[in-house]
Amino acid sequence: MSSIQNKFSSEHYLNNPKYTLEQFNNLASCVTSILSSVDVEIAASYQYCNSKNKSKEIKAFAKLSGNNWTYFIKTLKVSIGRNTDKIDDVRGMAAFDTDAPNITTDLNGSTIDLGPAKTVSRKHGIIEFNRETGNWDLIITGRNGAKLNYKKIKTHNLNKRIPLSCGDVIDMGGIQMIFILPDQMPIINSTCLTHFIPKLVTIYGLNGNNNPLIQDLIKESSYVKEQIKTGHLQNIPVLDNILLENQRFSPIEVAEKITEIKNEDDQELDSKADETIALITTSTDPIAPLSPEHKGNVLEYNTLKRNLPVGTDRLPKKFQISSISSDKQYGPKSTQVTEPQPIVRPEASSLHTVTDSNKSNSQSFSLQTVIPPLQPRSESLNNKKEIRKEGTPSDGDNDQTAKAQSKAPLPYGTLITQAILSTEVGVISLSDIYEFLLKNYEYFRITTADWQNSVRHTLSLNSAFQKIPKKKISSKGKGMVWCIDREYRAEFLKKWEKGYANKSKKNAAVDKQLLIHMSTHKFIPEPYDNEIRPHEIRTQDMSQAKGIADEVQQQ
DNA sequence: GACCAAGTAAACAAAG
DNA sequence: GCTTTGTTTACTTGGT
Ligand SMILES: [Mg+2]
Repeated sequence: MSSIQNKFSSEHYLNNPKYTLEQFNNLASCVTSILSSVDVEIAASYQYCNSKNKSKEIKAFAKLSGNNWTYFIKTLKVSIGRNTDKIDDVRGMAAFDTDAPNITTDLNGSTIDLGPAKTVSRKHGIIEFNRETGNWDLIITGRNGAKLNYKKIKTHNLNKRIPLSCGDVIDMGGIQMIFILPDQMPIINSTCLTHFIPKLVTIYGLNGNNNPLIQDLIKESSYVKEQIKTGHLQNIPVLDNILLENQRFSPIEVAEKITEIKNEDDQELDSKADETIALITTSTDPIAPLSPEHKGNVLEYNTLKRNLPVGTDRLPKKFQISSISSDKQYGPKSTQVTEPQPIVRPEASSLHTVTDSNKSNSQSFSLQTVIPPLQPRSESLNNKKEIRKEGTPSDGDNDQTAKAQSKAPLPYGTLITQAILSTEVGVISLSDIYEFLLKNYEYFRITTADWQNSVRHTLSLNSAFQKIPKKKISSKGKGMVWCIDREYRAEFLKKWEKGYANKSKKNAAVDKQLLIHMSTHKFIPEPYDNEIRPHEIRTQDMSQAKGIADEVQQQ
């Protein structure tokens, strides 16, 4: 089951000759256009607005794009954070000129301003080139939460280096950004894809922007399969055509082969220090549909290859420092024309070599390994008492500007009760609770908090919630579901009849919702009978519980 | 300060 | 071997 899910990544389409680099790039462009952001306009979307990127060719090490802005990374280190508290401060300024070389050689690098979004820390994170690994690393320094490819970066990984890959999606306080290296195929992570597919379908249609790669990803997605199953999508002629055209390759089948090939390639790369640098070429419309010939004028990478002296790549730190400090190490080995420096070792001088063919510059780095700045105590200015905006479930977005809210809109007990009562039978699986919350409350969609943990914690701890085996009516009846505890329900109804359910003190969060339900439905669904259940084992001590369970079994 | 409800973080384990 | 689901403990916060 889950193994299929994991193969659902653009990576597994990588070496299929059927798909072109352009298609991968186009996928990345489409994904970029649907990245989520916050409601307020952020400085970056003004300063690095896509429509202002007039230039055809921009020389950069890498780029970081939000849904409507693109920042070209021309320094070895880029800080990301909230530098602006009022967008007007930024509006008054001229947008940054992406054409300018803008090379910063000092260790502070440059900054991307995600302000005034309050969900972003002042120093939220850093993207920095790692001289030892040749990678670009992400370092999260802020405490407002961040995700990499939809996975929360846990607090114990704060201030640690996390290697980035081309196509990775970073989330800082609800602002998603995609990281792109010029010489590499962007690989969209599988988790990301499952999130993006519905939106891709909505925006670009089932023919996936006329991009066969996207079409296949859509076709293989559990989202579309589910839509078909539930009848929301009865007929997909486009997909059928694709199926006919490409009978030879099922993406899943191809996946198998590709992983093998990929492994081989990796090894090869290790020994062969052959690196590339690229000029990033932009077009005015980065997501124009691909023409049938797949000649999309998408963002395009013109890569120039060049051989590096073997083995200078992963040398011990000390050696590397001395080697870098001598400019010659990087001087073109051969006498080829305007040869840019390999991207793996981005250096100010290299960019200069590109721009003005005489290298000069010197400047270079002081070569101590760059240590991420210490976290200077995050801002605790705004969190005195937070009044949570209440929300009611049902349709769409009930949750108003839940922006920088640090707490769920309602107590978890209330929310879970809502989820349970939203079903006909008053029984719901954990994953459906998640879906309910995501569907009905924006907070859960944008937060980086580990709210699923809180949900599970609440379910476990709160005696109002009871776990019962899923009924095996519909064949696939494994697992457990949650409902309102029998006794709890009975107690509540007693109170209700006597008219004092409303002033219950102990589990007000749950009762509050039960009360609402009573007023509208006049009843609370009772958990169905789950036959032969060994009397509740609710022991703190699990070893003891096990003992009892064993006894029961022996009977 | 004691107490409580609620929430966060995380360790751990069983199930799938 | 991985993710999901569930249980539990420790600790924090805000309110009474
Ligand atoms: Mg419970």
